Parts: sequence; structure tokens; C-alpha cells
Amino acid sequence: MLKIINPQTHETKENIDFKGTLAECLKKYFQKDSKKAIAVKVDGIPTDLSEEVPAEAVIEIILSDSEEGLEILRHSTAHVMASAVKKLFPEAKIAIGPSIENGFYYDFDLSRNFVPEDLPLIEKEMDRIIGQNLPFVKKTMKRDEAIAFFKQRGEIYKVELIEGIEDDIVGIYETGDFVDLCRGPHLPSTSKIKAFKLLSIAGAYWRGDETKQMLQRLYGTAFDDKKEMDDYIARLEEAKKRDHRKVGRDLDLFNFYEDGGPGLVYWHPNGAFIRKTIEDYWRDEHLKRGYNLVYTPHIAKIDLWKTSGHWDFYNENMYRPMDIDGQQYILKPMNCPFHIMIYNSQPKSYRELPVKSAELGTVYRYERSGALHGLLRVRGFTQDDAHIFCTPEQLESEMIDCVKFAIEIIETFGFKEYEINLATRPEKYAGTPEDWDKAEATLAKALDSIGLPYVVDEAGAVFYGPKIDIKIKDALGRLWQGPTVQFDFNLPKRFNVKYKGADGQEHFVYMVHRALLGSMERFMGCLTEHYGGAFPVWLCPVQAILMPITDRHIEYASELMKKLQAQGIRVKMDARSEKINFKIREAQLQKIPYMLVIGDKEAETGNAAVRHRKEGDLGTMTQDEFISRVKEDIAHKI
RNA sequence: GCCAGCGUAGCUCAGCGGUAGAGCAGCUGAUUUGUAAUCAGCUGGUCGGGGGUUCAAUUCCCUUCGCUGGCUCCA
Repeated sequence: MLKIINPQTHETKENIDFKGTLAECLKKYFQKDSKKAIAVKVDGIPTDLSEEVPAEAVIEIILSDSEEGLEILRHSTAHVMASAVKKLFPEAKIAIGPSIENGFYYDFDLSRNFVPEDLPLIEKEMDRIIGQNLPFVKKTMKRDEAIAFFKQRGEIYKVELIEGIEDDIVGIYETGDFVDLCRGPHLPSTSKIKAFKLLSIAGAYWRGDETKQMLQRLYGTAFDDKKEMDDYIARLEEAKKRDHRKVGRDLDLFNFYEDGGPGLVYWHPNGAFIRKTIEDYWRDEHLKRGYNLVYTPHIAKIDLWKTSGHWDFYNENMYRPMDIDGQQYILKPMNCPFHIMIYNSQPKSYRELPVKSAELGTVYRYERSGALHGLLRVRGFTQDDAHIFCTPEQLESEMIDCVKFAIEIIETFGFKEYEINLATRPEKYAGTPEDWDKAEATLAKALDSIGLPYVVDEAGAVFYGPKIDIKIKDALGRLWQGPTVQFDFNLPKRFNVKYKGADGQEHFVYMVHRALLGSMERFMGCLTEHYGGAFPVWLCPVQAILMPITDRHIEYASELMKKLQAQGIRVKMDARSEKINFKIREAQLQKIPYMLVIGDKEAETGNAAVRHRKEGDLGTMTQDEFISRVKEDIAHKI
């Protein structure tokens, strides 16, 4: 007997007895949903609607606008794209074409390079295929047969894929004369594709392996309806407008110089001011929480990096040694060994723990030239680094404090949503399995006691210890790598980092690495896109701009400016003989939070006409009203 | 690093074998203005660097540096 569920409405039909295809069955029992149904799960296994109904199973309907439905839709669209490419470029060899977040891609091997002008042509051909309403027909082949079949068609990548499959039977899908190796499921037919768009062309290695053939990848997206796709495209365009590289130029926050070298940031005055303000806040918050602040050098002798293991295992990210008085020195890629040296400078008692050292530590790492990306991926950057040295008993409460601290910080910067990951032991690791189990359990316990939901990323940790990562969601719903708290089994042993316990014995410390912002550079990039350049008042280099309407208003404006400055408000005056509209336009483009229009009325009454960059004209305020409003903004960090 | 694309004035871009053009910005002058662009004039580029082909290169070729989209990696 069958049981059918619509997971969206929780509507259930039980004890169904039906002969025919799943599509027919749904049509009979779930008439309303059958139009939106694009596949089902039979006892949890995704299945095409064209399959026969089994005698007994639990069937869940997959609707076209569900997450799984979208995956199927996009993957099917990838097939149609591949089909169109084969039609237009018969010599193209197809590789793989999965659905990905927000879309899909397909990799091709083709001697001719795709150019942007090809995309509309391929889209047109896809439209034709979709218009033909071709069914996705599933067939199976014996493994050897399939190998021979694809070999004969010259599809060497498919052959390689099949050779990697263990099963004796492989699935094949036919759409018109296009044939692809595929597990499925797929849409019933191409006409179910309602909205799609090809987005970009890129290179990608076969199987992501840089020693293998470079293929051409076409990216696209597909949605259940046109409006959702338009919204998505609009979001992409909004993201482009907010791109920190563009905003950084418009607001003159930072720059890179060809003469200086790639991946090396120059913070211009505006960006430097924002960074300084964040740093001040960061230091204050650390001092409040019992951290000590340290400064350490940018270079150290090579032996230190041999002891730490970085020279052996992190070498490809480190710069070559420089010779100083016959000794080899290296630019630091990490701050940890330095903080450890400070810890080790004096023997420690358990009474002194935890020791928490924090530093805005500038490190240099070699990144492959192709990996560099604005502020998000650079070669010299300042980590907001801290190391916690504690006893095993202290670990849990330290972890709780860390995570709470992290969340408080990111919420301060306007990130209200985030995802927490707990990454556990990978295949290769330092320390003992018992150590790992204990540390993982402690991290989990800490998260549980705070009461925050988290996802366990099995085997996702780095070799030296389990970690908690927090991904933050920005104003456009994009996820960014945020705070990270990493346990370390490795360095305490390498540097002999110990304390004397209550038992009179020496013990290795429990060591935790921790960054809340990540790096000043990447965080600044993220923050810029999150706010679209309209930084909260407390961070703005210029918080208010005075705009006298004519020259005769400059005197009062100057007076007001002095008064505001005396209150600690960062003010500028635009005394040019320009129209007020023009001054407002420029101030708006510079995202200055408050614009004060000063004319006869204001000069006479001693007030100010206040305009807010987002709320527009706020009307007349007294000086004190305005001052308290700005102070309120600053206090609330908005 | 690899594949592809791109480097023309501070910015956004046009041009393309016959030694460069627009808008904005900047400067000067006029204008004295009430909530997103006042008008006029002027300045500004060895067309990323180097080499080659050619009578002639910003334009074609090679090379190098840099940027962009990806792969890979990650604070």
C-alpha cells in the first residue's frame, strides 16, 4: 500500500493502490499539486515521475519551488544547455553539469573558446529545445555497454566517469538526440523549464584537479518562475553596485598600487579612519573581557617557523627567507608562535590561567596571483588574533565566552543572522582521538549551553584541532566567513607550552586560536558590501555636513560647526557657491549620514534643517535636538 | 599558478593601421541659490611597460606587469 505526502502542506493520502506511472498517480490523488510536482522521493530516493508506481512505499512529492525541486530543475536545465551546446558546437565534449547554489554549470572541452556573444545563441537554442517539450527519458545500460557507447561518441570524460562508477548498471538520460550519463532524477519534460539565464563563462579544471585538462565552464541559473529569477538577477546587480572595490573607490577608502605590488592594501584616510574606529572598539572590548594586548614583530628567525612546523607544512604560503647578519628571517604568516613566546617567557601556575593574548597582528602570506580579490583575499593583512591558554577545566567556559563575544561583535556591526558550524576530526590529525573527542564534546557543550543552533561539519576541521566557525549573513543574504574559534593540540607540544597544576605537576595548556573579524581587510570588504558604503554613524569619517545656502549663511554655519565639533561630532562644511541640490547630491553620494541645510530661517532661529541620507528631510531641529540624535545613533551604533 | 577576458585622461567609456575623443571630476570665471547635477571657458593622455612586424602601431604579433570572472585556496 502506498502513502503519499506533500511535505509543503503536510497533506497525506494513505492506503493507495495504483497501477501506472507516478505522474498519473499524482494526477489522480493530488490534482492540485501535480502541476507543480516535478519528481518524487520513493522511500527517500529521488525518482522520476515517469517511473511506475511501486506496490508499497512512502512517496514524498517534490515541488518545483522546493529546494530539492529547484536542484532538479537546475540540473535539468544544465542538460538542456549541454544539448544546445552540442547542437551548436558538435565537436564539444561534455564533462559534468551539476546544480549549484543559485544555479548550475556545465563543463565542456572545446577547442574554440566560448565568447560572451555565444551565450544568447545558446540560450536561443535552449528556448527551442524547451519549446519542443522533449521528455527526459531514463534508460539504463550495462557499465561496459555505456563505456563503449560514450567512447564511440568521443565523450572521453563520460567514459572516465563511468569507469569510476562501481555499479554494474548506469543511468542514461535522453532528451531528444542528446544523451547524458546521469543518476537523475529530472523534470518530466523540457517544457517545465520556465525561467533560465546563462550568466558567465569561466575556466575550470577537469575534476577540479589543476594537473588535468582545463575545461570551459558555462554558468547559468534557473528558477521556478520568471519573477523569482528577476529578483535573483536584481540581487546580483545590487551586489555589483555594492562591490567593495567600487564603493572603496567611490568613497576613497583604500587602493592597491601596481608599483606597490598585488594584494597589498593602502588604506586611504577615509578607510583608515573606519579601520581605526573598529580597532579602538575591538581593543576596548578585549580589555573589558580580561584579554591582554600585545604587539609582536613582523619577522622572526627561520628556526622559530621550523619549531612551529609552519616551515615544513605551510611553506608554499610563506615568503622566502631574508638574510640579516647571516641569519635567515621570515615574514610572519601567523601570530601564534609570538604569543606563545610571550606566554613561555615566565613559568605559569594554574592560578594565572587563563592567559588571553590579543593582537591586531599583521601577517604576510603568499597567495597565488589568481586568488587575489579586492580586500577579501590579499597578501598582507591584519588578523584580529587572540590566543587563549587555559586548563582543561577552563576550556568550556572560555569557549562559551568566546562564542558570546563573537556574536556580540558581529551583531554590533549589524549582522543579525549567522550560521554556526562545529568542525570535527579530519582523517589526518595531531593529538590523540581521546583528546579530540574531549575537545569536540566541550565545544559542543559550550554551544549547547549558549543555546544556539549549529551544524556539525563532520571531519571538517584542520589537522591541529576542532573548531567553531560562524558564517555571517549580510544585507543581501550572502554568507561570509566570520568569527572562528580553533582548538590546537599541536603547538603546545611543539613549543612545550605548560603550566604547573595544583597537583604540583607540569601540564600542557589547552590552547585556542580565535579571530572574531577574521582580518581587518576582509572584514572591511564585507562590511562595505553589507552597508553598501552607508556605514553606521559611529564609523563614518564625516558624520554631518553643513551646507550654507549662500555666503551670508557661512558665519552661522561655522558657529554651528564649532559647537558640533565641541560635542565630538565629526563635521564638515560645504561652503562652495553651489546650489543646495548639488551639495545634497554630492553628500548623498558620499553617504554622509546627516546634511544640515543652513539658510536664513536657520541663521535667525539658531536651528538646523536636517536631512538624513536614508530618511530624507527630517525638518527643522534645534541644535541640541540634532546633537542628541547623533549621539543616540553613535550610542546604538546605527 | 592555470583557462579566458580586459588595461585609452582621476572616474565611466568611445575609437582602431595614418601619432587620440566624450561625459563626469579638476581648475578659472560668472552665479548667491531651500533638500539628488547652474552656466561658460580651460587644463589634462609617450593609449599599462618592453620588444617586433610595417613607410606608419593606441590599433597587428610576441613578451611582461596589473585587473576581472572562474578553477584551486582561504583570514
